[in-house]
Amino acid sequence: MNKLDKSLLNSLSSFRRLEDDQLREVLDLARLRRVPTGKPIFEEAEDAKQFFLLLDGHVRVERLNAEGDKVISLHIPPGQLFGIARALGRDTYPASAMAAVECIVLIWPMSLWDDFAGRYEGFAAEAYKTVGQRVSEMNNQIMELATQHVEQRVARAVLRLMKQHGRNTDSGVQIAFPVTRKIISEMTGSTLHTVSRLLSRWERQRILRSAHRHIHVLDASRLEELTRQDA
Amino acid sequence: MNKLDKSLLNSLSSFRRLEDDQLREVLDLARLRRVPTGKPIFEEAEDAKQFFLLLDGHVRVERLNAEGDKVISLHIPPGQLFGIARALGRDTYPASAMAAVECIVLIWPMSLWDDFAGRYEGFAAEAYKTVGQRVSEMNNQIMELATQHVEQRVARAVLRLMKQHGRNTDSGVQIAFPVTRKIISEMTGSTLHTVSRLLSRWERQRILRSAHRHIHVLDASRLEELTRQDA
DNA sequence: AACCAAGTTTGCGCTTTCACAAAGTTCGTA
DNA sequence: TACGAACTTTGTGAAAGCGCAAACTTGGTT
Repeated sequence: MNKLDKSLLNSLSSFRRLEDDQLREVLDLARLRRVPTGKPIFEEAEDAKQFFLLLDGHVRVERLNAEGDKVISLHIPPGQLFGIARALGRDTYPASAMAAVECIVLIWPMSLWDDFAGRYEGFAAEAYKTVGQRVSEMNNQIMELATQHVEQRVARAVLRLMKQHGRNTDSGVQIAFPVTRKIISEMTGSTLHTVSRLLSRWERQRILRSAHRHIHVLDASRLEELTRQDA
Repeated sequence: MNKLDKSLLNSLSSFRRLEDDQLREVLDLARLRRVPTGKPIFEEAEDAKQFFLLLDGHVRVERLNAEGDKVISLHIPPGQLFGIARALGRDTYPASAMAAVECIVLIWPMSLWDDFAGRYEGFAAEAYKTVGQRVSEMNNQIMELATQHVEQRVARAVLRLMKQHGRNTDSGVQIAFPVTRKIISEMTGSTLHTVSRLLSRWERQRILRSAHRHIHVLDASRLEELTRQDA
């Protein structure tokens, strides 16, 4: 656990209000786990026995409806808590969490949640802020689904991935994990066919490049334009 | 405030774990307000200076997108806390709250939130449970919008209103506040025209009755059927 | 080197649902 | 009780996007 401390100290807003020795206490109680790409970390409706912190990688949060259609509700970037059912007064996970790429996660038994919340000033507050951000995002997604056309929704989804999970390269901003047409369709309530047509067009227009399941955004401002109704 | 105590004691899950004298303390700090039908209680993005408990009536939670389209994300039944931005680590309201019918609300300054959460065992827990329920509903709405057709979404919306805000009458279950086609379209990401066609059909089929902005569900099980994809 | 699985592209017809339009109804209020 | 505002109904045409189908590309594996 020694190697982790340094990198943790800086990046983790969840723990940023903790003293160094408190942080050590917390880390000492955690278990570290590597999750390979595509594997589940937990499943919807499962007993919420643990909560997690994403150290490295990207987590995809998804649900299945009764007909078996998959819906992706959000992606989690490194540094965030997840699986925090307790913060929602729940004892099961409301959705499944999948490793969008290989992930390194810290794991605590859920029984420690109340401990942490009680003992460490600011821990709960930060957790609820995280919840608040997710609620905002869900709210936005509802608005988009309710009022926007597929093209706008896909443009927004790509932009969101870029902003939250992008890394700068010499050929534009690259989304940090593999993304297929199918996945974008599950994020936007569309079909992989329609998404394919849109991405092909945007590639022709040099708005983005996509190959090998990786997307580079070349011209974010034109993508922003496509986001608007009248475009 | 005396008259309230009795009715409150029973119904309010938010305070159900409080002792009688604690409850009195809490009530003594509240202000009571009547809000006429259609009037706002607070607006999206406003400074979250207060939080609320709905004693009587029904509150509609809505947002406007950049193009000015209204989206209704949920309705709140009597007995629930709302405007609890602090529970989401926010200092502005994430949406607007409107009186769907005349409402009676208790109001506390937001500064008391942390007080209550700290002092009254179970208050925070109940609040987070409420948040959790709303998150679940939002999740469901995202799934519906992403995967279901308009007819299914409208059927579900009517059923949800019936279950959460219905009162039994001799002519079926009546939704407890006025609901127009427009409102249903804003709940389902549809248009008032399409909703009108659906409701007319359902009325012909004796699944429901609707007049004077009031809807009675006559045959919930047939509505449930329409909820399914293959119907 | 060959093959398979996974992902992508593209065409075509069809359904759903919207947009626009216009008339009818009901409600509240002056 | 008359008027206007709000709400509803219904028709018609158009388009967005889906479903189905088939071919193609790419990457990984044996």
